[in-house]
Amino acid sequence: MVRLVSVCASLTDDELALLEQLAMPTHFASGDTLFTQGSEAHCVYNVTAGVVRLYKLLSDGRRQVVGFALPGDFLGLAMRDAYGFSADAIGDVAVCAFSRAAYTALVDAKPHLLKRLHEFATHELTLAHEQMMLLGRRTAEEKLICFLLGMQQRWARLGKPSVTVQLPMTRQDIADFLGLTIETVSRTFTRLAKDKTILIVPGGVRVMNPERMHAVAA
Amino acid sequence: MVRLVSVCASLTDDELALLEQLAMPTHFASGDTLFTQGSEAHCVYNVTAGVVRLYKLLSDGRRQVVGFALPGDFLGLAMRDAYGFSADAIGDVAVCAFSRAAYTALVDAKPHLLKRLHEFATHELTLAHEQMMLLGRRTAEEKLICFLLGMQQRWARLGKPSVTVQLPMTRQDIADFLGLTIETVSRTFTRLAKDKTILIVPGGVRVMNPERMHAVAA
DNA sequence: TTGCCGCATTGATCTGGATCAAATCCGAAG
DNA sequence: CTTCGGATTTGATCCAGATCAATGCGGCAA
Repeated sequence: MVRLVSVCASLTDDELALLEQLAMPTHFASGDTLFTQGSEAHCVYNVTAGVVRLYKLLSDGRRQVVGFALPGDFLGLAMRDAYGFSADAIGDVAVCAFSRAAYTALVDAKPHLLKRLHEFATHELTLAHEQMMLLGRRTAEEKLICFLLGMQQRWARLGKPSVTVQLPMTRQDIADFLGLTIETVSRTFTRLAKDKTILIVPGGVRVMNPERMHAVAA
Repeated sequence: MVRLVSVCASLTDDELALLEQLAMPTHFASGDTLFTQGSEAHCVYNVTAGVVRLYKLLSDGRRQVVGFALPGDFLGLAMRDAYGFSADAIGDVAVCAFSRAAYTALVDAKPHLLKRLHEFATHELTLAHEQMMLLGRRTAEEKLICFLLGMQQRWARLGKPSVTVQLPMTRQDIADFLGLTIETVSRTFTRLAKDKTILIVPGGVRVMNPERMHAVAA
């Protein structure tokens, strides 16, 4: 099993061994659904490879992407009876799944682990607050630049630092994450490329003018 | 000390006694600042009376209110070195403050409490996801209706169920929470009042047509 | 009672991003 | 290689909500 990036860094070897016993390695193909908003929450997941789209739907079909989970990220922490959002695979995805019972037992037995999960949850909350600022108060161009810098930073923390930001999700996913339409996202990309702020490459974007981008994200 | 509403429900009496020793009861007058975004995080707070405005600022002055803390709510959980947002009192506020050291020690010693705090954090995260949906994908009228129903529900859980929703915050606060301007908030209130969906009363709003409001919030 | 002063409301106009409508691109299947 | 279908880009127009600009309305101090 790949060592879990975010949660298990502080565990002892025997705790890690216990965790391995409880983890069910699973993989999903592009577009597969991990779980659906409102369905009974059976499992918690730790992403080990690939990217997962997390989103909420309104009854009339409007969609808000609440996040993209990268390797190391945990899904389903805010578990009650039912999942609060849907999750599906963007490209092939590998996860470690933990049954709710296994998760609960583990958390009760290992305060270390609970503390780590709590830190993870509060970090997620901080990111959610930043996303609220972005959704409520930023312009389309600012939204897109913040998104690109955020993705670059997240890939960098996972050991993939690069001026080329991989964007495996569709333009529609990005639009639904930023509270924009696909047309506005496309036009804004085009404008940033004309500016020489970015260069659009297959599967992503190359950052050409990080100074300007950081100034805008301010 | 008022029994802490949200965090201590599951504590034993001796744990509660320990908590009381560590809590520093403090109060703030209207407009006072509890803490500022970016300043060193010294304390965690549990609100015992009044309402606290939580917000982030952009360098050019744009503001996003990320939440309103009511009695029972915890502030500063997502504590790193520095607070991630500012907090100030709307009307008079009473809190129990815990120093960072006291908080950390308590959490390490009492897994019960940590579990409770973690549940609180994941609930906050769920609310944050709902707020993202609202900010990114809802119209001005939907935003306002969801806000009113949300406040009504929160007051109800605190034992103050009423068709009259208390709104101690200003129109500007509401606008900055919903990602709108003060003018749009004011006009939308007026329109809902003309509809007989609500009745505007001093310090709040009376819900006149809950069916329609719940249908819109869907 | 009067005069502020900070909210809040209302009106007129503007505009960023949405919507409607074609192209164009591009990878996978045949 | 060609064809097809979804993703993306681009263009024209529209409109919800922003912006600009008064005006109204208490509460409170002198």
